[in-house]
Amino acid sequence: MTEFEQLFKGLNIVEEKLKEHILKEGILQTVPKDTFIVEQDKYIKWLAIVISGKVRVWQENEDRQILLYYVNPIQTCVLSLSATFRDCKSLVHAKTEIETTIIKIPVRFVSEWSFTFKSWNTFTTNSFIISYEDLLLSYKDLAFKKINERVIDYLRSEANRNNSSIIHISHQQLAKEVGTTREVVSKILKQYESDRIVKLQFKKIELLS
Amino acid sequence: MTEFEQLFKGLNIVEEKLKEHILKEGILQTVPKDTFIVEQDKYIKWLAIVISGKVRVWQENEDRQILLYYVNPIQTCVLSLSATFRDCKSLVHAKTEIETTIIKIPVRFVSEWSFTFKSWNTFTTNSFIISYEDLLLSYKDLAFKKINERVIDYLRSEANRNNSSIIHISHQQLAKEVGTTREVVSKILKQYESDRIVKLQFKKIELLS
DNA sequence: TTAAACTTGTACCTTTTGACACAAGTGGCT
DNA sequence: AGCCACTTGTGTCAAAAGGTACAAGTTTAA
Repeated sequence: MTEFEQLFKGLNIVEEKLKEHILKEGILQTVPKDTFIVEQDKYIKWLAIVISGKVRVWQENEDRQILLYYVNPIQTCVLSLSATFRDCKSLVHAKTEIETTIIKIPVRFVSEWSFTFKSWNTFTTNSFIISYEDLLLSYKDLAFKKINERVIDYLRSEANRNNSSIIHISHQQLAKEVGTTREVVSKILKQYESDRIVKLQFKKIELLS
Repeated sequence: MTEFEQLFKGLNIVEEKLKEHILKEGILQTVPKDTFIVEQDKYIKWLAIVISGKVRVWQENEDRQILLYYVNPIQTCVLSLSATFRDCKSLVHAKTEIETTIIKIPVRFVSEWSFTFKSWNTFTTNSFIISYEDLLLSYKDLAFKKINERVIDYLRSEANRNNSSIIHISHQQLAKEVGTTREVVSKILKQYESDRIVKLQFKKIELLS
């Protein structure tokens, strides 16, 4: 199955006309690890749909970062879609975490097709809904949860995402994900370890419960 | 001009067929002050578009709240639209702050029309975009700004919204808006007062700069 | 006009989070 | 083995934020 066929299948695209458009306008691209797909405050010219690989989306300040979400193949394949409907700057950064294959659609078609083709409309709408709800949950967590909870939540969701109770990450990186500092993370992890909730190894965190 | 005509004008609805649908399915309602439009964890059956008045949208925990946004007449007229495309529970609360006139559309039409009528499509899409970007900015503020900054930001945006440098609000209410406690707000405001940035009166805060 | 309810100001203390500093551990690499 | 860069552990301190308590001011309404 070609990447385009995977895309059609993943998004339930049945309209032949739309398939033709996508084949004509979409650009298949394999991007190496650690490449920026979108940069904060830069203009967005493409909508990138991830076919395989993994993309990290975050916001940053001068000195601090906070993870927004990861973009995984097909099922969660929207990258700051909101920015594509208007000619505006990206509010986020997005970078590949591993080698990633994407299909890029020029932004002007994204909104055009969303009115012309039912399946594209469903795709864009659903993407918005999911992203919005996701963000709403993150917002609530940020507002109401303490950092130690957010750390363990992060670890659990990573474990889930990778289907493994071992998370390979340094304390520094973890600190960036949840928007705090390395020392705070080290202390929180030590606490969880003494509570037998995690086991710590070099650049490895194992979830015990 | 009737409320429906205001709606058509505000959303640039030109399709006669869509106007007919809205007149047929939409319900005009005037809601008194302090009435819930949407409740967290309850199912959403209607999309409410504000014609006049003011609606506050927030999230809450057991003991704490945090403001998400206000819904003002027409120009910002979307209420948790994301929830209307699927039969799902609301993640937020929404309550009128003053007497408010709304037009309610049953949720099943909201997504249906968004594919049938260009102007409705634009309306729903734009609502998503604006809400999403808004939330993203709030998220960033929450992640990176200290509470005293968020307090002054809140005051400035209120001043803007109401076109007045005097904000009528109690410290307790202000604390709820920004997700903290009354004492913290009192101390922050006193600090800003001694810095000649605000002037405090009973249930009134005047912005000086 | 007086009591009750609510609002504001603050002192004191605790907890949470962050900053700095440094020791110790780990994993290559030569 | 020895060196280097990076990672982890932790103690100390400071700042930010929250909790408790109470005094004093304001509004409302009986």
